[in-house]
Amino acid sequence: MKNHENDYQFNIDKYYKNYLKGSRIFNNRNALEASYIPKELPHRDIQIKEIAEKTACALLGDVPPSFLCYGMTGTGKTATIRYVSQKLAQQNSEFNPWWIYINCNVLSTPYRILAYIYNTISRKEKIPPTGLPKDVIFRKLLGLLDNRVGNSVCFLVLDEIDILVNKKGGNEILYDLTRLNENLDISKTSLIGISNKLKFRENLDPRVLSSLGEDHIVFPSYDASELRDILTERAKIVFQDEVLKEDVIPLCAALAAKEHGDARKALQLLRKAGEFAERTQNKNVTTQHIKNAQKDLENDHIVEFIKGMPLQAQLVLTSIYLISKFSSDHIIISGDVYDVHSEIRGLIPGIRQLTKRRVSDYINELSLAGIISAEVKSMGHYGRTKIIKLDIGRELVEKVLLEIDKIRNIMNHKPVFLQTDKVKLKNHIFKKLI
DNA sequence: TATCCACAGGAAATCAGGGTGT
DNA sequence: ACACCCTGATTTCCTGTGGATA
Repeated sequence: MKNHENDYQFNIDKYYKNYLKGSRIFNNRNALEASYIPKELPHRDIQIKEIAEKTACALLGDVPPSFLCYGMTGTGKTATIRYVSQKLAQQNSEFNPWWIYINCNVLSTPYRILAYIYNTISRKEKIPPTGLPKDVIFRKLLGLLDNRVGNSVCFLVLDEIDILVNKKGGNEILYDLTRLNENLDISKTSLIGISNKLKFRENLDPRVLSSLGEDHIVFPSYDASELRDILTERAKIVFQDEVLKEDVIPLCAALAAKEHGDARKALQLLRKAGEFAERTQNKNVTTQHIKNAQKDLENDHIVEFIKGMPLQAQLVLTSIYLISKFSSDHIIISGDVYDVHSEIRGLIPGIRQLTKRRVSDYINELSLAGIISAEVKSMGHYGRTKIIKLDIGRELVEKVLLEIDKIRNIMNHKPVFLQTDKVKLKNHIFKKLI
């Protein structure tokens, strides 16, 4: 065992030495992080101007209007807001405004949002992560705002606000936040909502819509040439001189432009390509690196997503995988997925039986994530069901699932359920119907 | 043409687990 | 110890339904 290990031993000292000796690709890779705010935001002048106009009165201590920002992912909504807030802070007004940035995807409940707002403002007393009634926190928050924020303005930026709206209690908390001002004596608040879905307003409480939805700023998607500008600017900071081959940025921009002009994606692509070049000790980043990066990036997202799912969801995916693996001619339908799930969950200690209803929800989630596609179809006398297809390679699914401890051992379990005559017959009939 | 299967999927209830103040 | 709070996952209960079959 020991000798065997030595054959493959990784020489870490040598590796680091080589690394330091080798040609450098990055100059400042932090500039590719999502939190990085560039000095200039190309092609966002209109939006910057609009936001500046709306927020300027905060410098005089007046209440700015609440508004919404729309745009697809990677159109610079968050970056622009942060950029403007930075500039505003540099004006040294006597009413220096506060900015509280909330991502509703991370802080996903009314309680946590209130607690977060309170805790970022409060110096000493903190709200515990759970336990208190919401209205108590709300009242405490009002007192705190008047105390600490004084006669300044507090901007509450709610990123991914659509997620909040579609949850129970989401509209209530928004309503409460919109009318904070009515309950405040000297301080003022202003809401800024950020969303990538235009449709979410339909679910918005009319009372909230009237104050928040009146005004909105649209962030159009970038086209390829705009993306080129963004990438060129950023590359100057991120990479060493002369590292990028000249056709790299156009390709990167073109690929991202296909994806509704997602700048975030373009930047991720660039980083990944840089890392490829670095790892293989290349002097330059080439278009081939970009192409590799693209493949890798897609898989990364999927892998990350699957690993982050709850175990039960992973088991539902495992069920789908097993059906597709052990009877490749099998049509995957929701009922069978349920039965296979019931079977394999018995193999893992401590995993409880789910209802069909729940499994159905997990199937929908997998479908929403783009891992599978599920189409409801009526089979006439054989009832309604979902026809499920794996949308990503089975090898990839296998690779990820094998990395999950509790699932690894059942990856070769051939479901008994699939071998029953009843199921085989049904599958036979279904194949003719499709 | 009426029937009827095997689910879909919405709404509300329940449970357990993390807390609180009194 | 007690009554109560918030959340997330799940169950319970439910109504709806497209189209092959009798």
